[in-house]
Amino acid sequence: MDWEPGLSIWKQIEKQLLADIAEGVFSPGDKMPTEMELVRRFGVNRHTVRRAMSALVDTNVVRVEQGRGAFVQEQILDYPLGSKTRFSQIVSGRHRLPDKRLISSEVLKASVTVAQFLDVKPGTRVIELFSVSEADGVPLAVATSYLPAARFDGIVEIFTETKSLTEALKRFGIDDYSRKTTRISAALPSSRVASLLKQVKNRPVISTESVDVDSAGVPIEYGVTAFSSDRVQLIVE
Amino acid sequence: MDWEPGLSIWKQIEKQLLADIAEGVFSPGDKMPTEMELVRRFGVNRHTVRRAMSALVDTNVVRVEQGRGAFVQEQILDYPLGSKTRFSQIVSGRHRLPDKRLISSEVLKASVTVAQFLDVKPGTRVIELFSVSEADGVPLAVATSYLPAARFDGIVEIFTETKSLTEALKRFGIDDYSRKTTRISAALPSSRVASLLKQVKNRPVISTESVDVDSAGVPIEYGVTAFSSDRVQLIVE
DNA sequence: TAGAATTTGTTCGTATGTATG
DNA sequence: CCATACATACGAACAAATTCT
Repeated sequence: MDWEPGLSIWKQIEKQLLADIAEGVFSPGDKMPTEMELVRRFGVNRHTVRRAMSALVDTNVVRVEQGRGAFVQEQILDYPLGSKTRFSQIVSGRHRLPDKRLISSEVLKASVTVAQFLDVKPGTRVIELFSVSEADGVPLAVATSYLPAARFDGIVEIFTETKSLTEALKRFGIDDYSRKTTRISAALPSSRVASLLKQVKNRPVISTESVDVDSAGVPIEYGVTAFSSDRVQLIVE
Repeated sequence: MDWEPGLSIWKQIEKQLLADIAEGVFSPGDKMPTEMELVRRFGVNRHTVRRAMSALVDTNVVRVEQGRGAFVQEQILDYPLGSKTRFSQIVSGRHRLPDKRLISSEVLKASVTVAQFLDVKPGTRVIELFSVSEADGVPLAVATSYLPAARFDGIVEIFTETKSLTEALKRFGIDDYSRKTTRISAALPSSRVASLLKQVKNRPVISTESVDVDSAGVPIEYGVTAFSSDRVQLIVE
């Protein structure tokens, strides 16, 4: 590589890497070359490469993980927390293709916690849905949802078919439902969740606990969701 | 320890540990005895102890960290995210003593990000406040706030004295301000933040970015806050 | 900063008591 | 009485994360 005079070398390297990313040489989520590889490619000192990378980190273009490498930052999805926000609407509103895959489902007896949120007696039969939400094939969140089994018998099949909880609920006469409360925390994912999110175990997730109610205010769904903190940001207006 | 017939051993151990915590033998934040110590104390197999601990984890009484031990869960503060929520009100409303300590302050030129949120030109002089918020002496959050220096000259002294941003702003004629937007993410804390929060580096924090505006809608403060995810939960209604 | 020691997490296997049909 | 299923309890070994030296 030959250097233009007048512009510092690290800025030229930054520009070149930015161009590589823009052209798709490195795609969002991809691992960037190691510092040593870049040293060889550009024929400069490691410090110079690091100066360029640091600029890319500051502008949020790449993210560096100690001991693992640098990665092209995925486009962070702003997820507004309103009473009527729907996953598929948010994602498709950003011109990305939403998908919600059911991983497993089960009918079981409500634990004390679940019963409390759904406002039913502990031991009542509930449907547990475990699903992954994706945008353009990239997993954004994994969710565990609980619905009263008596009211929503057969919802699993409809959910699998339509890939949308909103759609499935419509078949049960629920045209309108809304978010009652959301509790937000942060945690490290379990191995299972990390693997479904295709992320490392020690990158944190944003964890939410929420209750949806129908138009009469009756709880219809209680869910715990883990959002990849590298790919989603929650917004409260 | 002698076992009552009719109740499984692990449930009796759970009950005993719960009593210990209730009596203050182990206080919130304290480290519980190791599994091996409990094995010796109760004279049972490690699995049996683990079964009891797992029940306490499920009911959110203790929290277990691999390689470190089990800890009595601190009382988690619910922090509602409304447009007018104030830290001191929330904390004292829970009958805990709020305190906000200024760690450092500086006047510097606004970066592109800060300028954008405060709706000023990059390079405009802004005041940077770095503070720790505590309840009953336990740190809950560390915040970095930016305010336009021209409008709030001398606010540092008032803030130091009153320990409240709301109070300090009143002296500048701002009786009413409100939260415009809050962006929520999760991250691992820097060493500095972890140490100020008195928590380990690899427990995640809830990270928020927010803008406060005066009654005319003019931005007066932009802030980045890191909440200890073990001690605070954000609530959206 | 490299390795040992400590502590929790997971997965085998074995045995026993209890409820069900 | 027997077969089966399930929860409980113990034992051993190894994996993974953290802390100590």
